[in-house]
Amino acid sequence: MTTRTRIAPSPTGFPHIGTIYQVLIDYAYAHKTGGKFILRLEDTDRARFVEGAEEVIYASLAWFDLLPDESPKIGGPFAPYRQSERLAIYKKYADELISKGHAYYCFCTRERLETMRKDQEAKHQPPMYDKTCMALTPGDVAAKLAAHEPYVVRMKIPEHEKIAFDDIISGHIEFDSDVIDHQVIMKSDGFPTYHFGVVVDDHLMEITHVFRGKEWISSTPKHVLLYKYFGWQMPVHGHLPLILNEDGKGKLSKRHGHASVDYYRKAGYLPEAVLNYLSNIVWNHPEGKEIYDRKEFIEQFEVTAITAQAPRFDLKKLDWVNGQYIRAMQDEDLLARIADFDDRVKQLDKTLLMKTMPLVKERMHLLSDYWSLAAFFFEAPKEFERPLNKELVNVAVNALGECDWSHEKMEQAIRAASDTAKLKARDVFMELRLAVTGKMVGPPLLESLEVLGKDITLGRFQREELDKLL
RNA sequence: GCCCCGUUCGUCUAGCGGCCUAGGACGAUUCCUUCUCAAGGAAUAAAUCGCCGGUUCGAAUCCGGCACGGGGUACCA
Repeated sequence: MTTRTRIAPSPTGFPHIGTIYQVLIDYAYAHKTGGKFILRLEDTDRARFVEGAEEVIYASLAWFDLLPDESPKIGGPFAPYRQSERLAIYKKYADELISKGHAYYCFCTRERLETMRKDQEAKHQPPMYDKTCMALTPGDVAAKLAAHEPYVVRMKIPEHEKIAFDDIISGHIEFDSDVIDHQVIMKSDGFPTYHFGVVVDDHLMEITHVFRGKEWISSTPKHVLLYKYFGWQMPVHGHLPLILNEDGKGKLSKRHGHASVDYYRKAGYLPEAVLNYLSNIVWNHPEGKEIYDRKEFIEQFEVTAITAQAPRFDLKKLDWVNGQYIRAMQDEDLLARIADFDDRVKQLDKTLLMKTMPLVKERMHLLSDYWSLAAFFFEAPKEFERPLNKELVNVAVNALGECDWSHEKMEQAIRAASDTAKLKARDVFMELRLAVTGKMVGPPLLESLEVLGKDITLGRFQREELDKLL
C-alpha cells in the first residue's frame, strides 16, 4: 500500500512555523516511503476564514520547496481538497451515523449550553454536554426538523469504556470514555467540525499516516470512536511535540515574534537552513551531524526516533545553522540569494559584488547581514561611528598615495609609515577603516580597499563630510 | 477542577539495566590566528540524569507516588 500523508491547515491567517515543521515530517515520510504528500484545506470555520490565506499557504510551501502532490490548487484523484466543497459528503456520513444510532440531532440553543456549562463549573463538574437531546424520541426529532428548528449533530460516546490507541511517537495512550464529551460533528450551518471532517476525509483520501501537533492527542479518542463506528481502519497516528517559546512558556506564539513563516523570510533566513534546524530540534542525526541537507534527512530520519518532549525554539542556534549554510554556498549562488532578498543589491555591478563575496561571506549569519557589511563598497559612508583622528588618517593617506594597489603592499606601506611616525599600526588601520567605511567593524580592510580600487579609496578622503571631521 | 503528554548541562539532544568518572551541538569563557569583527582551530566551565520510595548484585535507564512544565477540556482548528 502506498503511504499517504497530509497537512490539513485551516485558512485562518499567517502560516505558523509549527505547520512547516509538520509539513517537513509529512513530506519527508512520504518521500522516504515512495508515497504521496497531500494538502487538504480545512476551511470549515467560516467565522475565522481569512481571505487570501490559502494563497499564502501555497507561497510558504513553495518557499520551503515542500510542495504537495495533491492539493486544492493542483487537484488530484480525491478532489475536491477543500472541505467547504465537500459538504454533501459529510452530510451523507453524518446521516449514516445517525441511522446506525451512533449520533443524534441536538436542538439545544447556544444560550442553554452556556448556562449549562456555567452551572457545571459552579458545581466543579467537568463541562460536558448533558445529553438532553439524546433522549428525544424519533417523533420529537421529526417534529422539530419539520418546524425547521436549527440543529447540530452530536456523536454518542459509550459509557465506562477504555478508549486506546497507539501513537507512533508517544506509544500506547488510553482514555476513559466517561471524560469524553458528546462532540458536535455537524454544525448548524451544515459544516462539519474538525473532528468529523478530518476522519471522513482522511479515510476517503486514503491517508495512511496522520502527523499532527500534540494538541490533538486529547481529541484522538473521538476519532478512534468515529473510525470504529464507520468500520474504517484507522491510519497510523503520530503526535508531534509542540514547539515552545524561547522562554519555555507556552507554544511558539505570535507574541514572541518568531511564529510566522514570513518572519524568517523577511529576516534573511534560508529556507533549507530553517528546515535543517527544525528537523534538528526533535530528532538527531544518527552520526550526530548538525548540518545535513534534505536528501540526507529523508534518508536518515525515522519517525519512531522523534522525541516526545516539547522543545524550545532557539533562535541563536538557527542563526548558527543559517551561517553554516551561507558559508558552504558558492559565491555566485550566495549572491543570487542576496540579490533576490535585497532590492538594493539587484541594481549593482555584478563583478564588484562577486569580489566582495569572499570578504563578507564568513561574517554573515543572515542574508540581511550583507548590506550592513558591504554597503561601503558601493557608497561612501554618510556618517562615522566616532570622530576621526587627523594625524592617524594622514599617515594612512600618505602611505597609500604612493603605493602599489595590492593588500600586501598597502600593509607594508602603512606599517612602515606608522613606525616612522612612532604610531601603532593597529591604530592607523582603525582610523583608515573608519574613514573609508564609517564603521569600526567590517571585512578585512586592506583586501576591501584592493577591491574598492585606488581612485575610489583616495577619493573618499577628499569629501566634505570627512574634512569637517578633521 | 478533570483528562492526556512530558521531565538528562542555560538551550537542543545522545542514552533503551553494567561500555556513564553521562557523549555531541548551540550558547558562554579562555587561548591560538589577527588591521577590526567574524570565520576557523584548541581548550575550559556547565547535568547529584525533577524529587521520594521500590525492584535488582547493579538504574539516567524498569515500577509506584509526588512535584513541576506543556497540552486539552467550544456549533475553533
